[in-house]
Amino acid sequence: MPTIKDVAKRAGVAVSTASYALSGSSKIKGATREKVLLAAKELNYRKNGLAMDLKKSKTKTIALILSDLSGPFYSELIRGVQELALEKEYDLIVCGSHGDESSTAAKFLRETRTDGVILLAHNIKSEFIRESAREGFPIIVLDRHLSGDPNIISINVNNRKGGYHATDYLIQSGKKSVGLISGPSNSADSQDRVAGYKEALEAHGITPLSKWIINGKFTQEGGYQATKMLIHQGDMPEAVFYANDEMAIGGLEALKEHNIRVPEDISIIGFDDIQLTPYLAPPLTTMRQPKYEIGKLAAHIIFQVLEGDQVNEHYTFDTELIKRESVRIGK
Amino acid sequence: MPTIKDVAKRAGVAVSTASYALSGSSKIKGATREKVLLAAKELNYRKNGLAMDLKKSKTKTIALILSDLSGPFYSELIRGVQELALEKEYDLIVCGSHGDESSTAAKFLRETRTDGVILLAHNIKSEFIRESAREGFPIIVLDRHLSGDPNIISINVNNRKGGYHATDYLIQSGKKSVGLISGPSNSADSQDRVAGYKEALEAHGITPLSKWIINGKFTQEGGYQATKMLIHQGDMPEAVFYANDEMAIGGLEALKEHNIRVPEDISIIGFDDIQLTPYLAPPLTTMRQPKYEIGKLAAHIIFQVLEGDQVNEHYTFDTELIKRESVRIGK
DNA sequence: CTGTTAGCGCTTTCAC
DNA sequence: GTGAAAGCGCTAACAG
Repeated sequence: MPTIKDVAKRAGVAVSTASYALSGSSKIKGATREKVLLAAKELNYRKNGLAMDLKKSKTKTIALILSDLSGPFYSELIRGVQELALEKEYDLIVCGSHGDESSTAAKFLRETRTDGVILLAHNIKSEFIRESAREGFPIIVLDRHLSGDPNIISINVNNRKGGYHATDYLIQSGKKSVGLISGPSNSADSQDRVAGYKEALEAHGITPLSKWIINGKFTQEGGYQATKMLIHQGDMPEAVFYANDEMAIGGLEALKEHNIRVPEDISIIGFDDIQLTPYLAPPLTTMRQPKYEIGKLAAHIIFQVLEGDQVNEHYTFDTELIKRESVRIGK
Repeated sequence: MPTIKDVAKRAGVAVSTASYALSGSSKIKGATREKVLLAAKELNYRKNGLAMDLKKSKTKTIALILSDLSGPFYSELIRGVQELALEKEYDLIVCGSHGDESSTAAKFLRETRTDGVILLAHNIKSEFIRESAREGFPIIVLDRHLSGDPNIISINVNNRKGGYHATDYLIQSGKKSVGLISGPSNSADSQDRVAGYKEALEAHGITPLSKWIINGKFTQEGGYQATKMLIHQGDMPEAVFYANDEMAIGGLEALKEHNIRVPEDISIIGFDDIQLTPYLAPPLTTMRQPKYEIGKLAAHIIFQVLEGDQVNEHYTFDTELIKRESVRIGK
C-alpha cells in the first residue's frame, strides 16, 4: 500500500504539503493541490485512518456495545444514538459482546479505540466495566445502575415503577390473579420489575404466590419454556406479566399450542415494546421503554463529557403503558 | 493516559520487556513479569489498540456495512458473519451508511481501518466501491453484482428466479391477475425481481399491465403508499407480489384500513423472509433469502482472501418459497 | 505557501 | 531474558 510519503514523492512535494492537500486545507492552492491529488489517484492511495487517529489522539468514533447484535430490541435505540452522532459528525460503530471478556466488546472497552462507549450488554460484568473506566473515556451503561466512578454514567428505566404499573393495570382490568414470567435473576432490570410486580399485588391485598412466579431466560425460548411450565402446573392465573416482550412472544406460542386464547382465556402484558409487538396476534399490550430517547440521551452525554461539561451520574426514564389487545378489560 | 513507556519506567524495565510481559509472552518470566503487571495496574494502564494495529499493519477486524443499522432485515445475516468471525478470532463491527459518501461507511471503505468489509448498502454507489478497492482488502458486496475487480466479490441471491417463483406460485394458486409493488428503480435487486415477475406472467400468457406495477421505496411506508395508490385506482388484481417484506407489511396496513381481507379478498406474497414475518396477521408467505448462509459465506470468503487463497468472483444463492397464510389456494 | 521534523504508542528485530 | 532502537503512517508545529 502506498503511503502519504509515496504520494508526496510522486507529486514532488513534502509530506506535509501532501497531507494538507489531501485533507483539503486551504493552505495549498491550485497547482500543487492538483499535483498531489493526481499523484494520490495514480497510486491508488488510501489514507490509513488508524495512523491518523493515533496521531490525533482522537477517533471521533463512539461504540455501541450490544449483548446480541442480532436482537430485535435495539433498532430504536440505535436510531437515537445514530442521529446524534451524525449531527456531531462522529462515527458510530456497533459491536457485540458475545464471548464475554474475550469479545470484541471487551477489546473496545479495555483498549483505546473509540472516544466513548454506550453499553447495553448484561453479560459484561460490572467489575469489568469498572476496571475499564478511565479519565476522558465516558462509558454509558444502560442496563444497570453503576455508581461511584465519575466516568461511568447510568441511564435507566424505572423498572420497579414499570413492573408496578403493568401489574396494576392487569388488576384494574379485573384480573384476580396475575402470574409473572421473569428474566434471569442476575439481571437487575428483571429484579426490579419483579419487585414492582409484588408491590402492586400487595397494594391490592393480593399475596404473591411463588407458584405463579417463574423465571427464565430473557428470550423467546425462555418465555416459551416458562409458559409451558405454568400450563403444566395446571392452575393458571387470569393474567400474566412477562418481564420482556421476547418472552411474551414465546408465551404466546406456548399458549396457542394449548389452545388457550389471548385475551379471551388469559390476558398478557409484556415489557419493552419492541418493534414487532404491534404485529403480533393479538397485538401485545406492553410497557414501552423510550428507547429512542435513551439512545439520544446516551449519545448526548458522551459528547458533553467529551467536551468537558459536567453531567449527572445517573438518569432515569419512565416507562409508558401501551394498550393494545392482549389484555381483556373486565374479568 | 499512561503509555507502555510509563509502565516500563515504573516497573524499572525496558519498553520491550513491558510489551512482552503485557502481551503474555513466555519470554518474560516470574519476577519481572509481576513487576510489569503490577505497574500497569497501579497506573491504570490501557493499551492503545490503534497504535498496535498500526504497528502490526493488521486489525483483525472486519466491518459489516449496512444501509440502515436499525432495519429488521439483518439479524440472521449478522449472526452468520458473527459466528465465523468469532471462530477465526476476528472482531466484527457493524456500521451504517447513512449519509452516503460522508458516512461512517465511507470512512471504513476508503480508509485503512479494518482488514475487509462486507457491504449491504444500496445507497453506496458502485463507483465509490470500485474506487475503494485495493490489493489485500477484500470487499464483499451483497446487494449487487460487481465484476472486474479481483478484490471485489459479489454474493447475490437469484432475484430474477425468486421473482419468477413468487409470481408463478400466485398464478398456480389460481390467481388470474397479479400486481407488483416494486422497490426503487435504482435497486438492482428490485429490477431483477421485476424481471422475474414479468417473465412468469408471460410464461402463463398474461401480459404485464403497467397499471398494476407500482414502485416505491423499500420500506413499510413505501409499501403503504404504493398499496394506497393501487386501491384508489379502483381496479384491484387478485394477488400482489411485494418486492420485499417491509413493503408487504405496509401493504397489509393499507389493505386493512380499506377492509380488504388477506387472503380472502386478495393474496399477497413478500420477499426476504424477515424476522417478524411469521408473526404478521396473517403470517406472510414470502421468498426466503438464506441470509444466515450468505453472512457465513461472506465472512468465509474474507478470511480466504486474507489468507491468500483463490476465490471466485461471484456466488449465487437461490431463494426459497416459504408458504404461510397470506396466499389463498384456489381462486 | 512549502519543507523539515518530531512524535502519537506500540511491536519487534537485533545485540548483549 | 532484557534493552536499545527502528519505524508503522500520519499530523502539526515551526521555520523559511
